[in-house]
Amino acid sequence: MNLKQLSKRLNLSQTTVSRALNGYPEVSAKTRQRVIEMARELGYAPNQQARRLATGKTMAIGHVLPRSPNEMLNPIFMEFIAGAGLVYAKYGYDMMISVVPNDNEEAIYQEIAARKKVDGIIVHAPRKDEQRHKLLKKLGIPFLMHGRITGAEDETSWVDINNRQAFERATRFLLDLGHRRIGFLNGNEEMDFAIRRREGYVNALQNAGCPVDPDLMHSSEMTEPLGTQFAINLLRSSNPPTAFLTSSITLAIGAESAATSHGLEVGKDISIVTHDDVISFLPNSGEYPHFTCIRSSVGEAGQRAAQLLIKDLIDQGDPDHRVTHLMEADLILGRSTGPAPQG
Amino acid sequence: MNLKQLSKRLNLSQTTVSRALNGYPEVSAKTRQRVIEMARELGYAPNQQARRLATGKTMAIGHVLPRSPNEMLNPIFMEFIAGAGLVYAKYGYDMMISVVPNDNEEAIYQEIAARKKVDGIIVHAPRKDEQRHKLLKKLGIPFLMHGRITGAEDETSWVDINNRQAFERATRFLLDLGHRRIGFLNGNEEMDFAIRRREGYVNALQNAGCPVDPDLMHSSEMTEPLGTQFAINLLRSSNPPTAFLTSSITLAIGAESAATSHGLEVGKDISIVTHDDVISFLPNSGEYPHFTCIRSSVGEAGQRAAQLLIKDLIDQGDPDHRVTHLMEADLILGRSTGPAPQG
DNA sequence: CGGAGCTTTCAAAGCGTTTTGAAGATGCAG
DNA sequence: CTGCATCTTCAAAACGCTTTGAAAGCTCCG
Repeated sequence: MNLKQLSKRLNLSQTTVSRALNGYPEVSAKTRQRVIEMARELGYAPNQQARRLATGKTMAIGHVLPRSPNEMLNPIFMEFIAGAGLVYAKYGYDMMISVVPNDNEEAIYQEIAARKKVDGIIVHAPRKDEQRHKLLKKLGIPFLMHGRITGAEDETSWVDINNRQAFERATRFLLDLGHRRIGFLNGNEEMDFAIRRREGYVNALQNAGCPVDPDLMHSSEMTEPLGTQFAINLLRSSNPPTAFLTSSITLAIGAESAATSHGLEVGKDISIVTHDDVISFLPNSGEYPHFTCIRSSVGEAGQRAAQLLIKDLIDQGDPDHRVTHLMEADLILGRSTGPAPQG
Repeated sequence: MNLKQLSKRLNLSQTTVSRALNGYPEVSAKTRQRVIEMARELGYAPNQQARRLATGKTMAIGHVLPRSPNEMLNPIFMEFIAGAGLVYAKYGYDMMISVVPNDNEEAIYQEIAARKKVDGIIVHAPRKDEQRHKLLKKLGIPFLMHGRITGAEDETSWVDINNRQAFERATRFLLDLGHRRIGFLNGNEEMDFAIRRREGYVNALQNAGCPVDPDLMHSSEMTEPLGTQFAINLLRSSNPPTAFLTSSITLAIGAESAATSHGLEVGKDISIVTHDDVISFLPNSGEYPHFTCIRSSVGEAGQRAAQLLIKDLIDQGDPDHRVTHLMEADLILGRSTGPAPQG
């Protein structure tokens, strides 16, 4: 069933049928009604490819997911994408995802641009020496970053959380409870967000006149076993921490299992504060959640990002327009923290 | 840069340029060379939408991800998709993902079909009373299921693991170690895969003449806290299990933390066997992995599924052709199992 | 009743490819 | 030099829609 056949059935021109279905005003109410009914009856919907070609709009947004060197796929991606997907559905956009080895991400962007596959792109996980935004700017595709690029905050559109402040606050919270040795299990510090988090941690320590011990700091992919491993190393050391600050729930679970296997009671003998991205299958909810956390839903960030990209960048059509959104993270008290034990 | 401009620059017709780029034989070698070079130089790649319209092929595969009632997003999806994505990239296919509320999945399929958005679809997570395959068959879209549909195994194409046998084997393994009370933490038994797993568990018990106690069986979303919760309930009961069989690594982590907090040493006082989908951020690898497991990579399943869908269903073009692939799961010995303690 | 001013409808041109059917070169035998 | 087969190349149609510019059908007033 295509437009031609449908209009023949209705004894109308393709123009009129098309306009009736797309809500143009120059169609009489009865005609529109008739068209809509017949279209529903025959299950007609315009061929997406033809429409794309005719309008020059693809109604699709692209996401490029690089697999990190160790084949690790970030669960945060998925949660973000799920959020964004809801907004895409709302506005009739499709979501196109490319999974690529980390090294030829650039080629993918080139191709997407040349073939005009999408109307906009969301760029994930900016790194330390981020370059993708330059390429995309050159290619002229509207794009929005999930996370800021240090040094280029004013050149791109982004949605981000206030990582530095959140981690500073969390660290201060632990300091206020009397903890002086706080193990820090961070994400991969090749990533921009992880750098900011470390800065927050270090700032809080320095402001409190607390020494900054590099031995207490760890940076790696955020997996549970790696969390366990580093936490165990620390607990076995001669001068173990009384608290952990972790960059993800998975790391926190790792730290907890390390502590427990060391015979420590979490929330009493040792405290844990974690960042909580609100990953759906790693819930940390309820009125009194398991982990004390700095919480900021990455699914919400995805929704926000999608909304801004579509409405403020694509629909606006101004290639120089910028839009940013900084999300604050709440510090939520859970059962994993308490005053530092008196040594 | 489009075909018209490119061919003008080359003093050739669009036909010839198109043929040169698409590898048709009726173009002289020198001409082809000249065309290819110029195309590269000018960064030309055919507009995807135009090509789709002209060829009638979208070169895209669709995935519909339903959010379950409690907003839970299955991490297994992501791993599967990542695997499939690699194969799509290899064959020049795009991956289109729709995130939808659980209830209007059907409408999405209708629309995808009517608008001709994709060449094929992969259907995730068949349920107990699965109906989607009937709709898709009616719509005439090539599709492949990730997981079988009980009672319709012969009507659809699918890629699946031998769930029943794997869980039977795992249970027998625990029985052989002397365990008689085995707690079973299963996934949501609205799902086909979970039903098969329970059958495997029950079969093994019955074959061994071991009583089947419904109190030992639990079915829920596969999250860590739910695993902890049910494991704790069991351990507190008057007749606690000496082993757990779990349907996912997250449930196993939950069970482990429950056991540990009960003062039990995993692998000695209590055994845990889990299914391991090989989720990248929940690694359970190494020569002597943390959990004894039945392992089957869902990422590999994704690759397989993509390959079969493209090569055997779409390329073949025969709507009645069926293809299936059953993956066996290895039972891998880890550190979480040991002989049943003598009571 | 004629025509201005609306409303409603239409035929045809585009969007950028691929593909069809035909024509223009080229080569070689006669 | 002609004629025929073989390579190359081409102009134009097709894909299914949206959109432009024009025409047809009304209404209403002088």
